[in-house]
Amino acid sequence: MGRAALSPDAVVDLALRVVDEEGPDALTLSAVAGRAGVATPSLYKHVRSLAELRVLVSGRVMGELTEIASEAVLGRSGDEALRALMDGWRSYAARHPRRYSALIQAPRPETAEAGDRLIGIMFAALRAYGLEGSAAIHAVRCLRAAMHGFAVLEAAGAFRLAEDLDESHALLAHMVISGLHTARER
Amino acid sequence: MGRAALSPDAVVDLALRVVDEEGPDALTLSAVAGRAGVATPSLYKHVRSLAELRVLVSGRVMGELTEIASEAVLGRSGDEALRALMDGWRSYAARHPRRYSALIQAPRPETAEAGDRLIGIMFAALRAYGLEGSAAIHAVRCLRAAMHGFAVLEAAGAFRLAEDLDESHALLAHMVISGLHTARER
DNA sequence: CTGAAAGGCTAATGGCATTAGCCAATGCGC
DNA sequence: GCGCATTGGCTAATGCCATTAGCCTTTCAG
Repeated sequence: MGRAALSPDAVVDLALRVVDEEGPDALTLSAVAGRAGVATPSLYKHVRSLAELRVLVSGRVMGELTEIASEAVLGRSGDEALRALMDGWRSYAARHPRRYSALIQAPRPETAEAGDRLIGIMFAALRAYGLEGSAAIHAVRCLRAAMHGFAVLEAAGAFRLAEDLDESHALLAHMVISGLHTARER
Repeated sequence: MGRAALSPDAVVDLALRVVDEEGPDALTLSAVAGRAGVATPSLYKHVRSLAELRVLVSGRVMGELTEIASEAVLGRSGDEALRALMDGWRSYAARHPRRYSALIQAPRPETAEAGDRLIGIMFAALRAYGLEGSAAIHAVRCLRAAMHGFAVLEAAGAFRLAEDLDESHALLAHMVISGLHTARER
């Protein structure tokens, strides 16, 4: 084996740095190669294409989000778990806005496993509400939509007014929670 | 003036067609030029750059969304108005998923006016709840997050299970509404 | 009828992804 | 210690795209 200064993981590390510092649109093979101190075509020894690199980056971000989410839910249940999950999610996105923007929504086989774990955590966070079958699925979808919507907008800087974002987010959590508590008699 | 076969608006029309048929990533000056039956550089007589074209496309989409939203709210109030707004929003995004994905979140001066009108409609939809000052702003943010999150995920095909999406969306609306009704005593 | 501007064109430049094919170092099996 | 396959780097070449420069024709205002 030649000297392994680089590896697929190392390439993804560098890619994440590019994303964090210059935004997702600046994620380019030549930018990564520049940071690696290597000629662009050399990256193809570690990564199949730019498209694949994007998927790998997205997978890494999903993994980080999964870690945050599972810590948030651990040892909590019910409203408390849900609030912690939502807060953790939001704070990750706020701390790493460009990274969050690099998340790929469209389902891809390569990130399916990471995505499923994330969804699994949401199900777990909702366990205390005793939702059966379809009801749990609808609830997870709504939770996902709420968290993702808020995160995307905040990351993009779309909330321009001075009002406290923590308070806005607390209201969002309240909506989800109160909606779940009153979902039966709809 | 030379024969005006093309115009900025016409270019945006063609761009929208490209987006609808091939997705936002396929929006390229040369693709638009191809459809216009014109050489790529000729487009620069109508549009400053690809970046500007994207902004124009986004503005057009915002305009369409504004129209849908204002129709939905017209003549309704309270829960009914809110549900109609959310349904209209979702159905636009579902009908034109790629177009919806071409919406630019980051605030830009060029689309500020269109964006403000859209926000204005959300405020109007919430009028019946009697929210004062900051409370209204937090509510609009949450409404936006919920609608946008659901729309993005649905447009990206991120909801993969067979469960009825109408029902999921109805639950989301229920969350927003019930959260608003119980927001005082938080 | 004239001339200026509008709107099209071709040519040229430079960034980027990707492919092909070359070469050096490395470390495994002997 | 040693040969050699593999690994991982390199350069060269291709092709697509955005963008700029500079030209030419058509059209319309006066």
